[in-house]
Amino acid sequence: MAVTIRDVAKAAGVSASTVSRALSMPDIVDAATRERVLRVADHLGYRPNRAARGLITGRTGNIGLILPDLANPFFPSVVKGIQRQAHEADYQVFVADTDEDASAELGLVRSLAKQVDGIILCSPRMKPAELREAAGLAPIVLVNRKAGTIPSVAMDNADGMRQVVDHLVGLGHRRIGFVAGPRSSWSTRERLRGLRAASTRAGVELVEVGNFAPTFDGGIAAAEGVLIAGVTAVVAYNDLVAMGLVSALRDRGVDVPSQLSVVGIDNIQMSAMGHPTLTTLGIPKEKAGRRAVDLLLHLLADPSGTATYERELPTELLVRQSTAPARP
Amino acid sequence: MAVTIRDVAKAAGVSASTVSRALSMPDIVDAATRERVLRVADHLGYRPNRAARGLITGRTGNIGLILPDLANPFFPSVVKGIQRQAHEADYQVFVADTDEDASAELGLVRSLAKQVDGIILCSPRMKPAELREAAGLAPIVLVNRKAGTIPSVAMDNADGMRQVVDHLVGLGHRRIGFVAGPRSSWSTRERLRGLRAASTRAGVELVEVGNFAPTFDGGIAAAEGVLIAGVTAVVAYNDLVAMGLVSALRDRGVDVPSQLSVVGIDNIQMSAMGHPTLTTLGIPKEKAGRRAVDLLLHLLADPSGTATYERELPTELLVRQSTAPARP
DNA sequence: GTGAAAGCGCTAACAA
DNA sequence: TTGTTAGCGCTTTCAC
Repeated sequence: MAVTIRDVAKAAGVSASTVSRALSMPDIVDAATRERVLRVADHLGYRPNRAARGLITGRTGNIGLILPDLANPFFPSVVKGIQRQAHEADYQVFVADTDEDASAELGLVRSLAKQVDGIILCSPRMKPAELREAAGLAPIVLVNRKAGTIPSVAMDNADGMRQVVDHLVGLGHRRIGFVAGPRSSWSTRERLRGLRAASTRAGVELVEVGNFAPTFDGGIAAAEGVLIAGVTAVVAYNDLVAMGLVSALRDRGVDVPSQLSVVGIDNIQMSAMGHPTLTTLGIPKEKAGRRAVDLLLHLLADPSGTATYERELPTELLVRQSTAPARP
Repeated sequence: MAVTIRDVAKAAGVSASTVSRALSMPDIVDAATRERVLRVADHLGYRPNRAARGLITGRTGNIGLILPDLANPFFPSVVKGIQRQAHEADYQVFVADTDEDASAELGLVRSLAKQVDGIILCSPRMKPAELREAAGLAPIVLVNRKAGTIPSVAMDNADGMRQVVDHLVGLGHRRIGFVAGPRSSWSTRERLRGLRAASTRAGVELVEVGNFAPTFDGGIAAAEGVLIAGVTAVVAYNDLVAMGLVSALRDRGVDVPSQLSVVGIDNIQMSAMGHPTLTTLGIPKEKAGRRAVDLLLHLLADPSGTATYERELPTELLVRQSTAPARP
């Protein structure tokens, strides 16, 4: 078996409690004793058993992360941010992927709830009522969604959409399409709302092309509708959709950006790799992850949890090759 | 506090042990009792505390996963496979990303070792001696690498490279370049070895263009060397490198595939999304993940661990747009 | 400042 | 088939 706290105690000539204290409350133990204990512990290669500690403290040192699809290139960066921040605070991260199955989310929360101190729900598909139940099972932080008083990290969709519209309007576009994601998606609604506000303010027309899967194939499927819409520029739900759209347009002989401008959202890695490179609204994904962890840790430290609302994360438009001046 | 096994016991009018048995060894308990217990447990919303269980059984129900970079599009599919298989066996997965820092890997193994039943090391950068130490700390399964007798999941590089060379030779190419990944990478060595064997057998020339980072930028950096090498086709270390290469070649006015054929490896999602779409050697990534879990669970069930070597995973060449007949 | 004792929630002998 | 007992490794009263 591994080396336990008692082994250390014996070797250091003290009691187990003293070892425990030397490790977790260093100041209340005599300096000399503490040093001896720490040296012995180190020498023996002692590692506290976190499960045992958790059993009594009620803290596991783990946080759970639930997301719809790891293979979606948006998430890895967020996960990275979460991991970095969590590890810094000496937390481990359980990752669970629901395979886009919204009904699996609540189940995962249930089964994870006891094994973690808190859960980060990334782009949850849950209904509000389920979300409320989830929040009752464990401390929860939402990413890419807001719901009631549950702490959340979200991007500033309104300002982001304003940037996008301003850019396109600056290029002379007067009729702009939006290829929406799933109707049930919070981001879809927020982005649509932002686009409407921005285009009204700018005095340009917004054409909703319809709802499509938030994937490359979704973008391909949207191509026909986009062409029919008679727009000179189109905003896609995300980069994946934008790329599918660009690809399908090319197959139909429509050149981007000379004949049609396309804007993505997310700034996923590959948006800068294709041809044309994609003009996209960048989101600080890793930062979002870090913030989610910060929020969660705050929540854990202060469960009374006075409203820990955060300012929305700023976005930044990256102008690349897929947008160009509107043809007269 | 949450509902414990004793709450269930009291409510069902039995002892805690009976509840425990009804849950984990259903057949040795009286059918009527079992049913009553299960109903009560369900009704009370009882969820066993796995940490407490682990404390006594020595099993945590967790497996650890360490990989160099979640943002590398190769990994998410592997992780998905691992998760699926793990969840099916009622295991949770701790994911840790080392940010490509090889020296962090062993540290992570150390800190994870006590919290998990076993660890899957994905494309480890560790030196053999470290790997041996790691294997001493916890049951370990390697992905994308072989080392001594440590169980591992790897693709069939020899056969894969043969497929690639045969394809190119069939197109009339007689002088083929290889853009290698990091020199220290096991995959680099294996792929190079496979390419050498296959090209010798096919009677064509293999030109090693040098070692580059396994990234899009690595591919960009390799472009000049590829052009100097005077080859008509080039095999890249992976898809990311291939895509960087294609992009840089286009910037220099070299068309793929009409002037130069390019082959990638991995079949990452985006390899099918660009223009040209990438001819690539497909690897069953998700299956690799599932297999890694299977291996690990076998290892846990039978720690005496008689050589659990697996057949290498078969690869499949996906012929797409980036390869074409050699110009005479 | 330190030790002894109790117990977190659970399972595994051992009895009955 | 079931209950009783002991204890996994650790922290935390409560004495001293």
